[in-house]
Amino acid sequence: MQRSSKKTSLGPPQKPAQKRATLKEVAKTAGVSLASASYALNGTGSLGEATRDHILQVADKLGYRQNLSARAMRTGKTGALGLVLPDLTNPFFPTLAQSVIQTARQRSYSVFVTDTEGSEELEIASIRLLVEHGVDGIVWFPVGDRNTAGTLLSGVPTVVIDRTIPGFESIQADYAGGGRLAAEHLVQAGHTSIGIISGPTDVLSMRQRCDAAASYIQQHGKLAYRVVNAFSTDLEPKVKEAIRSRAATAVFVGADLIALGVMQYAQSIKLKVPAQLSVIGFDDVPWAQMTSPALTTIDMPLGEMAAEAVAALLRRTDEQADLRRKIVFDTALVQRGSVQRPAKR
Amino acid sequence: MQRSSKKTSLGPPQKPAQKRATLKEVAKTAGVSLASASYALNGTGSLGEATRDHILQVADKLGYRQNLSARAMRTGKTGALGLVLPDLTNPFFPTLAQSVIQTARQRSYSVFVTDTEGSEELEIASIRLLVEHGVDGIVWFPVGDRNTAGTLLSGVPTVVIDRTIPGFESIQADYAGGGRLAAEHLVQAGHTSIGIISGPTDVLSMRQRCDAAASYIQQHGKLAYRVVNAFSTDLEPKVKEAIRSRAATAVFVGADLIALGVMQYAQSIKLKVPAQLSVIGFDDVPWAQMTSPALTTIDMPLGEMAAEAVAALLRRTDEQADLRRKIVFDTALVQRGSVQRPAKR
DNA sequence: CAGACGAACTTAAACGTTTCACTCTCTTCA
DNA sequence: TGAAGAGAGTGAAACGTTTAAGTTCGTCTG
Repeated sequence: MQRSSKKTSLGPPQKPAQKRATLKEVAKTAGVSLASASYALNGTGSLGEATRDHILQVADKLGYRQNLSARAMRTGKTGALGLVLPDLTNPFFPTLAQSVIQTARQRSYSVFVTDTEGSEELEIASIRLLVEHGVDGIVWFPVGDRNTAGTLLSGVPTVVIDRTIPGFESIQADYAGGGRLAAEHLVQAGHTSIGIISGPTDVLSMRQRCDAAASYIQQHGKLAYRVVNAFSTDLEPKVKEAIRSRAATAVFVGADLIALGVMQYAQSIKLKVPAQLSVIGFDDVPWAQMTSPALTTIDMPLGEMAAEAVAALLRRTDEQADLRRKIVFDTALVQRGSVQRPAKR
Repeated sequence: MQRSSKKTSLGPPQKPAQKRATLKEVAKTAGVSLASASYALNGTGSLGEATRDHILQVADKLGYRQNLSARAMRTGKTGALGLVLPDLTNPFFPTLAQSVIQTARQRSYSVFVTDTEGSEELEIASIRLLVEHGVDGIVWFPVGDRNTAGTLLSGVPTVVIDRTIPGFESIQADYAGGGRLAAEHLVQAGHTSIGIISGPTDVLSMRQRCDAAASYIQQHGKLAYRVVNAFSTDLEPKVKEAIRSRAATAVFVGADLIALGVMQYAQSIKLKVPAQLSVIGFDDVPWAQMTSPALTTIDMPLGEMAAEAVAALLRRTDEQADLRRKIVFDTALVQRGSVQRPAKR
C-alpha cells in the first residue's frame, strides 16, 4: 500500500468575508433600544406587535446571528454539551454518539465530542477543556471504573454511561440479564457443555455479563472453561487452546469483537460454526449481521440509553437531580446464524 | 426482540456543586490587579518571576479554570471547531471524526460534531448553530455537491472534504486514480469482461471512480454492464439481474457497503466469490477485512485527510488562505480475498 | 544630577448579550 | 378629576476576560 503523496491544484473563485451584525446594530438600524431588540428576538418582555415584527425583519435583513458566547456570559448557559468517549472507532460508539447528538439537537444543544483514546490522562485533559468551555452537561463513558476525572468537573451535571462511578447518575444496560439470556439460549438449544470467553475483567459490566452466564450454565449444565481475552479479534494462546480442545460445543463471548475473532479462528482450524461450535456474542455491533455466519448476540439499546442520558442531563437544569439514581435498560437476544443445536454424539 | 422496560434503582451518595473561581477572585486573593493575573496565566506581559509564580500558585489552589466564553468575547476566538457529517454510523465517518478530534486536541481545540442525517435542511440548521457558537473553523462533509449551506457561514473558515463546492478549499482523495487502480487490478488478474456497480451518481466523487474504471476497462477489455444502486446492501432488481446474467467474471463496486451486498447476493444464488465472481470495492471501511471472503478494495487515507483539513483550517487563522486550493490524496489498492483469476472457459 | 529608559504593575475600556429597574403615556374607574 | 394601573419602551449594569495605555519606581548614562 504505497501512498501519501499530496497534490495541490487550483479550482474556482472566492467568497467574501464579512463581520456578523451585532444586536446593537440591529437595534440602531431598527431605531429602538438594545433592550427592545433583545426582547424581540427572544420573544420575552412586553413589546408591541408592530415593533417586534419590525425588529425581527431588520434582524433578518442584516443576517443577524446571535453570539452564544456573549449570551453564555450573561446567562451562564452555553448551549453546549460534552460527550466523552474512549474510542470513536470502536463500533458501538458511533451509534451512541449519533443518538446523543440527535437528541441534543432536538433541544437546540450542540455537542463537543472527545475521544480519549482509552487513556485516563487524555480523559482528564478532555474533561478539563469541556469545563473551560462551560458545557451545560457531560455524557461520560469512562475509560474504566475508577473515578479519575470526576473531581475535575466541579458542579457540571454529568451522567455516566455503562460504568459505575460513585456519586454519578448512571445509565446502564442489564448486563447480568443479558448474560443470563445468552446462556439460556445456548442451553435451550441443547448445549450442555458451554465455554465462556470473557473480555477484559477490569470493567464491571464485563464481569457482570460473564458471571451471570457462568452461574446459569453451572446450574443447567457444565461450564467447560472460562478464559479471558483482550478486547480484540486477536486471540491469546490460552483462548485458542480452549477452543481447540473442543471441550465445549458452544461458547458465550463477552463482546462481539472477540466473538468475531473466535469465529475466524474456529474456521481457520476447520471447526465449523455453528455445526461444531455455536457462538453467541454481546453488544450487537452493526457488523454483527455481516459476518458469516451472522452472529447471534445480545443487543443493548444504545440509542435509547444515549437519549435517556441527554434527557437526564437536561432535566437537571431545572430540578435538583438525585445523583444516586441508576437507570437500567433491558437487553435482548437477537438470533442470527451462529448458534444451532449441538451435533448428536 | 422484546424490550425497553426501564428500571431505576438507588446507588451511592452525592458530590458538592460549587461555583468556579473567576480571574478576579484569583487576583484579589493574590493581592494583585486583574491584569496581572491575566498576564500570569497567559504567560504574556512583563511580570516579575516571583509575582507570576505566586499568582499561578493561588490560581491552582483556588482550582481556577478559565472561562472560554468570556475569553472568546474579548478575542473573537472560541477555541472550538465544527465538524459537519451526514451520518456518523456510516462506517467511514468515525475514522474521519476521530482524526479531526485528535488533531484538533493536539492544538487545544475542541470539536462540535454534528450529524445531519443526510438532510440538507438539518445541514443548514447545524451550520447555523455552529456559526452562532462562533466556531473558529468548520470541517464540512456536505450531503451533496450543491452549495446549500455555504452562504450561511459568513466568514467562518471552512474546509470541504470529499465533495467539490465552488469557493471552498477542498480535500479529496484521487477517486479517478482509485477507480483506475481497481480496474487495473481486475484486468491484471486476467479478467476481460468486467461489470461496474455504481453508487448514487449525484455525487461527483462516485461518478469519478466509476468513470475512470469504465474508461480503463473499455480500453483493456469489455465493459459487461454498468448499473447503479442506492448506498445500501440491499440490491435493486436490475443490479441483481446484472449479476445473475453472469455477463461479467468480475465487478468493480463503487462503495464497500454495496460490495458487501453484492457478495451476499452472489453467494445466495450460489455464485462463488471470488471463484466465479471477483469483487472489488471502494472505501476500505473497517469491516472490509471481516467479510468472507475478505474484501479487496481501494483505500483512501481518511485519517490523513481529516488531519490535513484541520491543519488547513488553523493555518487560515494566520495567513489569508487560497480558497481555490484543492488538495488531493492518493488512493491505494488493498488486496484481500475477493479477487482471483477468472476460471478457464 | 537631570533626564531617559526599562521593568513591573495597574487602570479601565471593550467584547455582545440579558434583564432589572425605571420612565412615560394612555386608559380606566371611583 | 385624579389616582391607579397597564402597556410599551429605555437605561444601564453585569457576566469574565484581554489588552492598550498609563503610572510608578529604580537604574543607567552622559
